[in-house]
Amino acid sequence: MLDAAEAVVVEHGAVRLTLDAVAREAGVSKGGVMYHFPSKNALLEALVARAIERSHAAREAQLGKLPGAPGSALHAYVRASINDPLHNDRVSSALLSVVASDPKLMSPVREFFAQRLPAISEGVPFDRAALVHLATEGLWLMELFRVSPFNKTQRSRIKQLLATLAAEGGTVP
Amino acid sequence: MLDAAEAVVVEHGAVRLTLDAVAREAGVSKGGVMYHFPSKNALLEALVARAIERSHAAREAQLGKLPGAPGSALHAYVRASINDPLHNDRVSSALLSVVASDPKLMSPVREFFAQRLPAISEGVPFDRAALVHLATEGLWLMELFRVSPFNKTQRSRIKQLLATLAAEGGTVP
DNA sequence: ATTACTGTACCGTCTGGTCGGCATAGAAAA
DNA sequence: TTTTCTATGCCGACCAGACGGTACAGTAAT
Repeated sequence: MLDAAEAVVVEHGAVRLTLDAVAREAGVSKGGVMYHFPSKNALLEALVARAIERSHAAREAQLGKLPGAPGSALHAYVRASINDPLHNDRVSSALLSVVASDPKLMSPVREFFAQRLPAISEGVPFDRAALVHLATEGLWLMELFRVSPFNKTQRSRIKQLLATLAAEGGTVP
Repeated sequence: MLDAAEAVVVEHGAVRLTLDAVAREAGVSKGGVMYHFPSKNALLEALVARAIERSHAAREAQLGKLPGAPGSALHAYVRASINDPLHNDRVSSALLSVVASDPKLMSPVREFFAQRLPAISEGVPFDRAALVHLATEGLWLMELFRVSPFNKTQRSRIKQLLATLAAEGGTVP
């Protein structure tokens, strides 16, 4: 059911995320959807929760591949965010614009961000963590909204730069 | 008329930007609104155009206050973005989530970003321009969506850091 | 027969958009 | 000066469609 909802979101955008559309995509009737989710907001909450969980999992996965040096949490975060646009990214991006207009739906997202900051800042000077975090998030958000002015070459150079900064800091020319 | 639309957007969010609401806010009837804007999209286009123009103007204003050293364009951009949330910011933020779902409405925004990058990169190494740009945009977008995990103290420190990096580069610890 | 679920039909509301008409101000005509 | 015409700006009633949500009958498995 959630898969169907995500498919709708990815294909037609979150504005078109209607109960009928989800039902059609899932091969059931609207009554069927309403049986599982008492309201549309409940469906959105579930989608948000899943997107958050997946982001978390992606970061953990990257963390597992890195040695436990200080700053590896930040590095893992960057690598998880930077990878080629995943399915989850497209879901998140489309969801964000709808969820943003409802504070109640946003609060888990806010909490996610609030908890992530200390996690990725571990063992790293504040300036570096903040800068890398913001730049990574900026890149992510700009690609989400498809307003990134960078071409492919520039993007990969930026990713390299972010990875280096995350891992060991450095000088900005 | 546009002022009324912006007022609605700022007060109730862009999802509530309905022709009736604009009419009510402007003290006219819906017919009156439709007289000036043939469709809702036309209204949105005008709002987007105005928001873009204001962002542009804010950057130019900052640029005028700075000496013409290389990198001053980047510095001016950072200062314009970093200032306390203006009216335009609130309009932009609310608009973004609605406009994002319509590629046709997004294209002027994309163009704006595409033209801004070379403008602010002038006379500055790519790495610095990209990093500062992304971090600034990340900060702006995260505050827009109210997901910024930074407190007031951290925010002002970040702003200081961004301004310094924009003006003269530096070392990230 | 009970449970767990599905499908159909329907309702109320909201929204963008249409349409014909009204008022007023000024130009043109008398 | 008075009358007629016209363009502008706006009003109010209405429509069609979409949407979230409800009610209820039906069904298949246990």
